[in-house]
Amino acid sequence: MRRKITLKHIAKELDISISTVSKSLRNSHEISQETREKVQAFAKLYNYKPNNIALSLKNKKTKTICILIPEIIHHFFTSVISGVERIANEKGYNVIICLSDESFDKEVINMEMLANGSIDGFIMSLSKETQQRKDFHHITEVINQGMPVVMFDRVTNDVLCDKVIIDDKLAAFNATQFLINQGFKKIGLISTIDYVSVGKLRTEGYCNALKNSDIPYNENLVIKIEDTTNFESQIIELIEKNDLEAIFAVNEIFAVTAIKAAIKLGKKVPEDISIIGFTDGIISKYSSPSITTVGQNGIHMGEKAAKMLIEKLELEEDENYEEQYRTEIIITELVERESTKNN
Amino acid sequence: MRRKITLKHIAKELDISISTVSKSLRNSHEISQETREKVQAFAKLYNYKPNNIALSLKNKKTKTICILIPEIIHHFFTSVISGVERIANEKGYNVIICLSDESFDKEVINMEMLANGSIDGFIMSLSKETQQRKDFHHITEVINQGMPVVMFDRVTNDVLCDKVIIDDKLAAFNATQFLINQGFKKIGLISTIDYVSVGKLRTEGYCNALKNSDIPYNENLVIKIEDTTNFESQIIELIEKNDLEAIFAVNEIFAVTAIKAAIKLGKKVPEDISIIGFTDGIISKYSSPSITTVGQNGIHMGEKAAKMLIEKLELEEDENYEEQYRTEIIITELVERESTKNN
DNA sequence: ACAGCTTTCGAAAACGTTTTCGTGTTAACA
DNA sequence: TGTTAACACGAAAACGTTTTCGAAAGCTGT
Repeated sequence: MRRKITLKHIAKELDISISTVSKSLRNSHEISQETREKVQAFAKLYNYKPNNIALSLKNKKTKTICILIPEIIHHFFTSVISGVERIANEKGYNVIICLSDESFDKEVINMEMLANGSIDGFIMSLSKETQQRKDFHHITEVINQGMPVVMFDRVTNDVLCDKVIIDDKLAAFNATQFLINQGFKKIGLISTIDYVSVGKLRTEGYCNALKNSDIPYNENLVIKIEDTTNFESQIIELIEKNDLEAIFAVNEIFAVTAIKAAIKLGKKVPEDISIIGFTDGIISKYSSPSITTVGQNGIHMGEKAAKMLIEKLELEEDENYEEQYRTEIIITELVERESTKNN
Repeated sequence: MRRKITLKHIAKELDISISTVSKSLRNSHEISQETREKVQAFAKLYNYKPNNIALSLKNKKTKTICILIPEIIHHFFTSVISGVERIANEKGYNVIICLSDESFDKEVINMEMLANGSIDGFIMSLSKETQQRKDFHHITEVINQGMPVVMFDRVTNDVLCDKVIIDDKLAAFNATQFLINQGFKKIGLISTIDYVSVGKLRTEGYCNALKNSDIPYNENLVIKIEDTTNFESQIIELIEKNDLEAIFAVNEIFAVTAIKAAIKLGKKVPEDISIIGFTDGIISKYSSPSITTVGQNGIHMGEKAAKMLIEKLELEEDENYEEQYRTEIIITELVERESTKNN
């Protein structure tokens, strides 16, 4: 087991100085053709590769970015990761993925751990707990130290930084409007508790669409799910008691569970009840019937976030660039499938 | 924007040497109580955190491991990631996730890039292309340089290292046997092309089960899917032409597509045809009907792999430990759901 | 008063790079 | 022959740590 070879080894072996070796490998004209070739041949023979850590220390940058997300199980997040990964690799950056598990503490620990030189910047989506506590000191801290942060999807106005989001309110409005256009009035909403920012916004969009069509808001048609492990019974009850014509669910799991609930109640989808979900993931695609849903375009979101971050990183080189934060809005689209009727 | 503070800054500010600062922060008894307190107070005030890169360079280890997988979309891989993450964080390691996109080249590039000091070890699953080419020089290279590698799921006998696998052949045997026990004889198989090691093994398990029950192997009942983007028609044809009673599919997507195909043919699952899949992911769970499947216990697999890798890393400290490779087999279980009849 | 010990601290090396700034040799030129 | 310029290379600093070793100062005991 031969250990990794370093400049020092090469220098000793060829009986020249470390500087000469370094310069030869970078093809400096300071070094004679002859020496350069000798060194390069030797380096190739022993498969020399510069040590990344040493380079990072010297250059004060690691060419690594971190994407910090609440959960990896959600297909939406994995698609964002794919987008980030693609752009990052293209530009010569590594991606390190960290999970907060929806926990405030894990989010803080992860950020503090990595902020000390390990990475050049963050792309992140807030954990539920962080959104609930509204405590963002760990993020502002990192930003104050000069490390760029790009937030996506679950963001907050309390932190000044680049952001990539969708217009949740508009997307929900459009989805609900789609159902209204089909003549439905008894439209249920399956949402999350309000401190999850996107849940709140999507609920608002639903309300706005109703108001826009002069359909009175009926709180009985709305459930906000807290316990995400066992909620099918709540949905069954919702459908049964109110004899719903349609449902708008703020995520995939809620939507697919609504389908299962409807089937259990002997209802056919979409003949008896139409269902629209949020997030165009595998569940929506492979469900039977497949689910009409709001596509967030996670890949695009990840790509955009990565581009913004890397741009900021490269811009930082410039001493006199002016700090300026942008918020990009990614266009959503309604992906029509089998869980709603054709217009 | 104050930059990160270093030992040097503290030293200068307090007019003492860098060594004294370092020792004070590590509470060395070499330093007087008074000085220690002064330094620690100052460090706390300015929120000093040691620079990870410098530590990595000094200690020649990064406390970071890489999990290199073909795709992040597959639920199985994300569950493995979760397992790895959990154990790694517990032991103070960071996890960096890299994707090969099933491409040999990306696998090689990723490994070469990270092997130069960025990480302490790899946990990996082979890309399809790598399995096809049977070229593993990049892996043996890394191992020869003294970096531990743990392979999981898609492994190869051509590389000597720790491995975590399931008994694919046995699991497939059991799944097929389950169908045979229900009295079915016309059992179809939806598999992948043979160079994907697990596809091949699962096919063998299927064959063995048939042989074991004296059911002749009929190649018409078997399809091996190459193009993973558009294969539903193949499955429809398979079911229709052979009037199948049951299907064993070697992954989730194949299984759920088989269900859709059956429904399109007017067949009911499981009344008219039973279906068993492989991998207990969200698709199987949320499909209608939900899918009976072979649970690989990805989380457990990830945990095991991480434990093996970290153990090796810590053992390496010891100069005179003897190299020894293990292969751990994770127990699978058949998760019975709605796509098969009750016994 | 002096040897020897303890306490407290700093200098320097080391990890592996890159880069700046010499410096010595040689060749060319007046 | 003496001056200068070009060429080829090396020493050293720097990035931010930790750690070994040495040294100064103060104290104890005889």
